[in-house]
Amino acid sequence: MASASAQPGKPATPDKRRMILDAAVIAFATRGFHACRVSDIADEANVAYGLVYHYFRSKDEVLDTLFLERWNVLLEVITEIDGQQLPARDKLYAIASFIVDSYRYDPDLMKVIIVEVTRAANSFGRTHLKTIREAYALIAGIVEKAQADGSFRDAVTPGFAALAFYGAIEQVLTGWIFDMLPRGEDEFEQAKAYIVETICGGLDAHDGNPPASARAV
Amino acid sequence: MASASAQPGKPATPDKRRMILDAAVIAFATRGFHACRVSDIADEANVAYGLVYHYFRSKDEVLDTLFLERWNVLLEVITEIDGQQLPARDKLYAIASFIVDSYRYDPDLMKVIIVEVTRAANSFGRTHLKTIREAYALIAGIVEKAQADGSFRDAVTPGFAALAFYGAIEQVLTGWIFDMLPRGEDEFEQAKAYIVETICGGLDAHDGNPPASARAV
DNA sequence: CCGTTTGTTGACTGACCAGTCAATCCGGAG
DNA sequence: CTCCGGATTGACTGGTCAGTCAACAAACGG
Repeated sequence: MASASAQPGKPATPDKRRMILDAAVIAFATRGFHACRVSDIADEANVAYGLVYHYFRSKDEVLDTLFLERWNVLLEVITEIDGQQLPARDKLYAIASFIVDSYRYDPDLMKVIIVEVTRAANSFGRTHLKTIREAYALIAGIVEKAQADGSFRDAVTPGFAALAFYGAIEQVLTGWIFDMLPRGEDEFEQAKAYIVETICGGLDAHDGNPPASARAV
Repeated sequence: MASASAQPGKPATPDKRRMILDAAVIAFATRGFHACRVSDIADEANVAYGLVYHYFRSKDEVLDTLFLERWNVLLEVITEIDGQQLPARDKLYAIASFIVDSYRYDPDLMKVIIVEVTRAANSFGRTHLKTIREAYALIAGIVEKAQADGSFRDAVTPGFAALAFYGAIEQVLTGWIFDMLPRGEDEFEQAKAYIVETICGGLDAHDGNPPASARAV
């Protein structure tokens, strides 16, 4: 995560570009993208104002870079999970697990990505729509295969299931981001299980015979 | 929805305050709260710049007003639904229905509320956290009662179920807001059913005996 | 008919900040 | 030692906009 700076005798400072990105995560997470000034990033990185513009064309490009760096990792991970020979439910668990762990590992970065990009319908969200959709498509693919082999019902479309699954995850992260939910090792692990349990298992009591409340609308 | 203006002979213009609020919905939805200037609101409302400040202390207060107006209706509706004698699944359907219909009726307003308030962890979201949480608490209450009477399993906590349920709804609305999902009468109705079906029924195939994939993590 | 209150107008101000740029620093090649 | 190019600095500029305010209009009661 952090580079080894703060060593009194050493100027250190190997990769200023990286330092700026790391500083931007903190600055964006703390004040929000709009309220955060470029000078906040520079200050946080202990770097001159102008240097930010040496490495990035604009403040926007800094956020774009942060988002793409992380989201591409997510896409790779989902693809890899999908490639494994696993029940769909376990695949979904692995995905939820990765995202929750991403938050555990670097909450500020995930906060920035979710709040400033993924959910920002008027700015960066639109810019990165295509990239964001790829994740949905991969998840939908998992559901589709599971429906084909009979391990998932086909009561809802794969695309819709992906939406609900990802929505549940994002809402949990949002709960942590807003301090609505307690954070901690146990909570993180429990959240992973609960997400999958809710989406796959459902809330209804299954008492053997078809649920009484299962009626089409 | 709109007041009857544009009548050539009549100055009309009964309630300027309302006109400003309606104009703000359009302006915020189109450009986003940050990018939207107060003059955009005034122009959209066909009103002088200064009048906005006659009725509202600040640009923020305009958004606050829009949010509270609508969210309080939501809270009332959920409370009323909860008071009825209905299966929990039907209560959840009614709530999903109300929210989806709110979007159908005034997509711009719902877009503004979701994008600029509900999901804005660094600005209005924090301000209105308490109000937002009330909705979760009401939904959690419905789940809790259903678990007590046995119609819902208690595999997950009520609070978590509420989070997942609301998360799924918000994600569907977000899909419409981002133009990721097709909109139309059929799609709206189907979304209501799918949301409840996913959260209550779950994705797993229930073949009579306890689901093979039901294992604690 | 006048005074008061409330509604309405839009030019103006003060603050803020993204992005520019000319100057300086520094490491290495010749 | 000198020169070159990339790294680094931070003062400055230009434009934007939220919010103010002084003036004008309309409604209304006395």
